[in-house]
Amino acid sequence: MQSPKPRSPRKPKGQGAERREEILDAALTLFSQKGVHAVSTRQIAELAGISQPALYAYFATKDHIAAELCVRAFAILRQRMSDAGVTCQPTPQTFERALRVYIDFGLEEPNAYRVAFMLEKGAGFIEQTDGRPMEAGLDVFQVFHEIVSGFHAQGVMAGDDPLAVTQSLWAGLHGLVALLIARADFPWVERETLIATHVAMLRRGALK
Amino acid sequence: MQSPKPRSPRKPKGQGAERREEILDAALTLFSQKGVHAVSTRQIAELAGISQPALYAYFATKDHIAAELCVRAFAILRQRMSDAGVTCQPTPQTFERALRVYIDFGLEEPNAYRVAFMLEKGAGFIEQTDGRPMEAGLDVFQVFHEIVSGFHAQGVMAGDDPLAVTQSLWAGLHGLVALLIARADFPWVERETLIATHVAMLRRGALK
DNA sequence: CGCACTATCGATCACTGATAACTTATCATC
DNA sequence: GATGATAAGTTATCAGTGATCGATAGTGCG
Repeated sequence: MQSPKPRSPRKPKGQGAERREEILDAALTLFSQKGVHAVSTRQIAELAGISQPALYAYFATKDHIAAELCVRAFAILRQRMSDAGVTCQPTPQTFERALRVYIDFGLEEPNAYRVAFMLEKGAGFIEQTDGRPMEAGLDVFQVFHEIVSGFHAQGVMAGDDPLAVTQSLWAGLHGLVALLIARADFPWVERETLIATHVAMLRRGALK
Repeated sequence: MQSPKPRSPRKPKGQGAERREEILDAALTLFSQKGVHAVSTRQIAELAGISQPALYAYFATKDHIAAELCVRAFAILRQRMSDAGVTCQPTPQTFERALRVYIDFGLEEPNAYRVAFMLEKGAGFIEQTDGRPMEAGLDVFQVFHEIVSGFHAQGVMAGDDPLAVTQSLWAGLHGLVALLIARADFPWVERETLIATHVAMLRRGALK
């Protein structure tokens, strides 16, 4: 009976940080396909080529995996917003383009966006991950606020409280992205038409 | 040893539809406190005073409980929007007031709003519940669209696609409500200032 | 060789949503 | 009152989940 236990093939190829990346790759693939909640740690582990408990050598919880992906996605958004803001002449066209950077990101990375801004609280996500996705989101907001403030300095913004206008604009952008993500099967008008209408509406409402 | 089995106290008080309401009350309470995802069927059953499997005599799945709450929330919002729309003269003031009806509902009934508009998809929620929350949401949107169309008929709306403008306005409203609910600890400006700024921005963007 | 350390695994825990089979309360009918 | 049918609730159980624990294979070093 003491057969030499046909040991499952160990896969020690991942040395140090490589395994971590493999796990993140597997998780991102699965999250994108099925949504964060519908993916189990065993599925992630299988795709990564390791056992399920091995995940916990690299991430404290499943939420931490999602949080890591989220933070990385937001770094991308922050960079894009920053790039769009630097070369930003205070014209209505550049204003609309800055708004579109945000919308495009949300629609391109719906999972990251969901994790950052649409996940229910109380589910322990924000808390368990030390609010790191939240901080990453705040970074993006800060960049956005600087862009809006640039327009405000030129005297072209409506309203006299630039922070309030920034938050209001952000809310306006978030609403469109969040609804398009969460209610994708709603009978929306053609997407480009809707985005153009929305961006134009926000521009008219925010600029003099 | 064949002690007469200290039978757990049966609780047959719920006759027919009463139990259903008790379950919904318990579920709404728990969902509000901890979020839909963090509440288990056993917790709902305990608060409702029945065993966990007894839930399934009234609801096919846990998602169906949330769906029922969702539909009811939509019905309340629909009624309020309808009431506000009937007496609506096409002035900027009444326009802003109509927008505030939506925002006020969301902030007064954050739990209902969360269940209605902020539940995560991908967990099979909309699908498993035969799209009933979706239909209820369409009802609300229809009322909102009629109000906006009323303004459009007066020739005071910007843009030439009233449906696109309606969807855009809805997105703008949803964004503010959703963010105020989901990120209550964000460093927002004073709430009334933010709402006033937002409503004014949407009004300027939507009306000529 | 022997030792320590790291990376990994099998087994397992408490809990989840859901189902099956059984028991009990109620009620119309004899 | 006794009877069978039905509705309602129960216990017991299932497969699957996230997470933990102790044991072990592999590696580097003396």
